[in-house]
Amino acid sequence: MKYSLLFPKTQKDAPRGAEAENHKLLVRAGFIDQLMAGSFTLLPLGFRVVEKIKNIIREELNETGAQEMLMPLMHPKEVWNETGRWESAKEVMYQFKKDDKEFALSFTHEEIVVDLIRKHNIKLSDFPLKLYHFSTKFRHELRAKSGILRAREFLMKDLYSAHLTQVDMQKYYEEVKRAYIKIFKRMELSVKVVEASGGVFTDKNSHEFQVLASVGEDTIFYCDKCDFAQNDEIAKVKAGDKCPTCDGKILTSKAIEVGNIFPLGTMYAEKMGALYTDEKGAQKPVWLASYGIGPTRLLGTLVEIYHDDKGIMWPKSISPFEVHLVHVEDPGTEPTVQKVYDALIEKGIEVLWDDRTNVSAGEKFATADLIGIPIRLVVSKKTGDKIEWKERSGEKVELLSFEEVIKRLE
RNA sequence: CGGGGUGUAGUUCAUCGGUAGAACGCUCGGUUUGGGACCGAGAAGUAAGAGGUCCAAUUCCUCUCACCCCGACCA
Repeated sequence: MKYSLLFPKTQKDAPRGAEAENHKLLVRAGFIDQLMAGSFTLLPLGFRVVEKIKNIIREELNETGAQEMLMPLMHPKEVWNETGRWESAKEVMYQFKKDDKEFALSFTHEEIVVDLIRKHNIKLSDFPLKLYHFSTKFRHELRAKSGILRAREFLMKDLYSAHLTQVDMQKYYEEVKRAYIKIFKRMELSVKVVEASGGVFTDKNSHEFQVLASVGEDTIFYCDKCDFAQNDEIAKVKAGDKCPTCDGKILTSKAIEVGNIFPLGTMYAEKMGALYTDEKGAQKPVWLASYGIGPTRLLGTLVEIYHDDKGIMWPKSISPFEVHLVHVEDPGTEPTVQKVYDALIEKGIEVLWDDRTNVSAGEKFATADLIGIPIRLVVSKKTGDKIEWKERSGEKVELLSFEEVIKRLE
């Protein structure tokens, strides 16, 4: 990709009033654009990052046997009335009427999934069912805040599993928990798996995946030695306590919730009549669990964790491009940089080439630092027939041959 | 929804009773290229909206709207 063709270009100023780092940097670097409070466009760069996040999630969920699909975002009132959530979740749900028919914009999909299950004549051998999709969620947050971290319209991956028994549900629940840990690890995020309440989803407790960060809105308590962690909404411990499960000490921190899993039970199936016939001919409700990850919230979280005063520093696995190619223009290097660019493309490497003319070297470097691609390659008079290699996260510059560059990238 | 803050050029801000100015960005011409270059020329604004006070309002007052922050609430 040539930078000259990329929309939009980076900008020096952060938006008026923006305080959150993810907000300032994602807007300045051209990853997102705000339409209104809590509503953002994913610009080409932001879209690329989110696609990479989605692919990591997709790979790990498919590994558990889950199948991807896509459900509608506009739902009839009737299906929500079946579980009573048209009323009980009114606060977060966008509801509207058109030609005397009432609808909701999706804030989750349990009802839709249970409707699918009951309609499709499921037999014992069909279980467990593991279905997911990536889609926009609409939630009427009382207050949108912190850039893209709390939006009213955002992207979510939601997975739903249906099981014959609680034991089977718990088994898959644990499997998804492990898959989530792997997903976040691949994005270089260290998460705490935290016990929390089920909110409007269930009266049972759930598990949240929390990234420690000062802009986070949740407060969690966790052990400095073992995996014990609780959200303060249900916490029975406080900072400084002795851990209830080991001899460690309880610490506290603000944290960003990037994922949440719910062992929902049979309530949805009972209310909606999603029943199966067991070996003895009895009608029984299926066990349901749901599992969410917010890719757009992850976009913001990653910036909160990975940035410095010059800009973003993307982890390799979700960077919009693998390398940022810069040339310091002079008549001798122009043909060379074109060759390097073509060769990188040829090797299948995702490269963003700042091909602008009439732009100083300093501006190109500043642009590269702001966008935050992990590796910067420079071709110039100074580098001669070599290529300069510099990592965004460090200061060291190395002169390598093209072959060495390719070797390192492969 | 309660409290606070901010709305002036594309963007970030200055001006604060006598109807607007800078920087960045943009356009044109030229010179530049290792850390957000330089020179020259130029385009760009019903000062968020409505009402009020005043000889006169971007400036003071009232209401509305929008955005940001704190709180309540929430995945």
